[in-house]
Amino acid sequence: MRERSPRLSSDAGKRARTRARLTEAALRLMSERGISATSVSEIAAAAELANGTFYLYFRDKSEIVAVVCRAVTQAMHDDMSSTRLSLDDGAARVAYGTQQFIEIAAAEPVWGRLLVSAFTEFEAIKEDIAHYMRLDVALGIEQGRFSEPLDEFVIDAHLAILRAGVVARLAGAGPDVSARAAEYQLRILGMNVKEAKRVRGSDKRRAASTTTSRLG
Amino acid sequence: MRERSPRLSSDAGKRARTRARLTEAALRLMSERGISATSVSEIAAAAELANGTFYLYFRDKSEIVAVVCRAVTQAMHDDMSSTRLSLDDGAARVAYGTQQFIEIAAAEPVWGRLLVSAFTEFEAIKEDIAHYMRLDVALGIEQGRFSEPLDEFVIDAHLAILRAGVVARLAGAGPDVSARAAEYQLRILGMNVKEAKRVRGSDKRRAASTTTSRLG
DNA sequence: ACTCATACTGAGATACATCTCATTCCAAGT
DNA sequence: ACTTGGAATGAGATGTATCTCAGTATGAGT
Repeated sequence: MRERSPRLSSDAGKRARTRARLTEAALRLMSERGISATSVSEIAAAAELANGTFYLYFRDKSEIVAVVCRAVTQAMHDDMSSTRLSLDDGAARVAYGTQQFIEIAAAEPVWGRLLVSAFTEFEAIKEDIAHYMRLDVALGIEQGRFSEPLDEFVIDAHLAILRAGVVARLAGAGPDVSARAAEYQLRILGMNVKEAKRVRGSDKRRAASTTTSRLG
Repeated sequence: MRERSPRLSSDAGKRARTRARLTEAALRLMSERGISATSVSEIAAAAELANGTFYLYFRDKSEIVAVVCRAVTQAMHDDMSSTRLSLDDGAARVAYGTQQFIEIAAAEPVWGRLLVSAFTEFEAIKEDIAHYMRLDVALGIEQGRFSEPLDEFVIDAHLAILRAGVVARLAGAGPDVSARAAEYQLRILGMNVKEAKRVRGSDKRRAASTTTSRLG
């Protein structure tokens, strides 16, 4: 019973802080030079910890990769979920989700670059993103907004367009890229050109959370 | 002057054969386990040569990667170029190129898997593929078949769809995937659903070159 | 038989990467 | 002052990759 008080809580605080140092260092490095090109020793060094300390917090490299990638996608979804869910039209949700995803990636390039890397080096992340896509596309279909049925390849195509949008935006393309990516997705779903342009709207700009590159 | 005759030619023949053994081993291994996961020693061993022999034929690993990837894309284009160029309609060329690319990748999975790997591990290959896409899309635009102008992001989106198609097909999806990938590209270019379906046609099946997995 | 160019060999230098573990540090509790 | 236990250390065991190079094998030409 004695472990309950200051001791444990202060230790737990320290543990959490050290762990955060590691994940933050990992995020920065993996974003800069790619996931597989980042070594455990580099992460530990960047966090000003000895090599071995890393293994007190993560079983191995793949574990921290998963943790960091998941935290980033989670943060991005949190950033956009309330507005996205306030939209009644499934097509509008699809468009908003994609535009916002790309714009957040551009505003927080550390997140964006990590995710681009994760698309090939931690493929599980795709499923996290696809999950929301499926919901929005299904809603749009139910509402009769799309002619294309929902299946795996449609989602693959959506993910591919999303990724291409993030890459282009990070490479310096203007904000029109996110609107176009959304428009292309709607066209793939069978919506005509004019309606797709209308739905993706003029400019759903990032209502940016002020937190810069910090993960919850 | 004496070096001209049988001597040099027979030596050159041997050199060429050894080099081919290396590229064939490289193609097979890199296709199976990915480009970066294949080591130079594995390639040499698979070609039944000593490690060091590799370096008598290629400066380093990146050189053989470029050679093999380029050879595969070249072979695929050769396979489809005559039919593709016989089509007058730019939209039909776009659709045919994509369907054929995906179907060849499915029929020669060794090529297909290598290219999927190359898309992320030897990015230069994208430009080789994009080159032909640009020509076909430009032709279609000139003919007034598309409403979307030609720019880099349209090509990025096309490459993304193409890649997704190959991946899906190799993962076991049916031949409808290649037709759908082509259809999605046409929709992205602004063509309406009905016309896109008409253009991509019923079934432009692979007129398969009988050579199995051999590169010129 | 001998020469000589070329092909080929394979052990080893070098460089990192992952992960372990015997040890040391440190701060709270008595 | 002393105990105690989690946090942190960092040298090293192990594995694997790239690339080199001194030396060997082969076989055509003389």
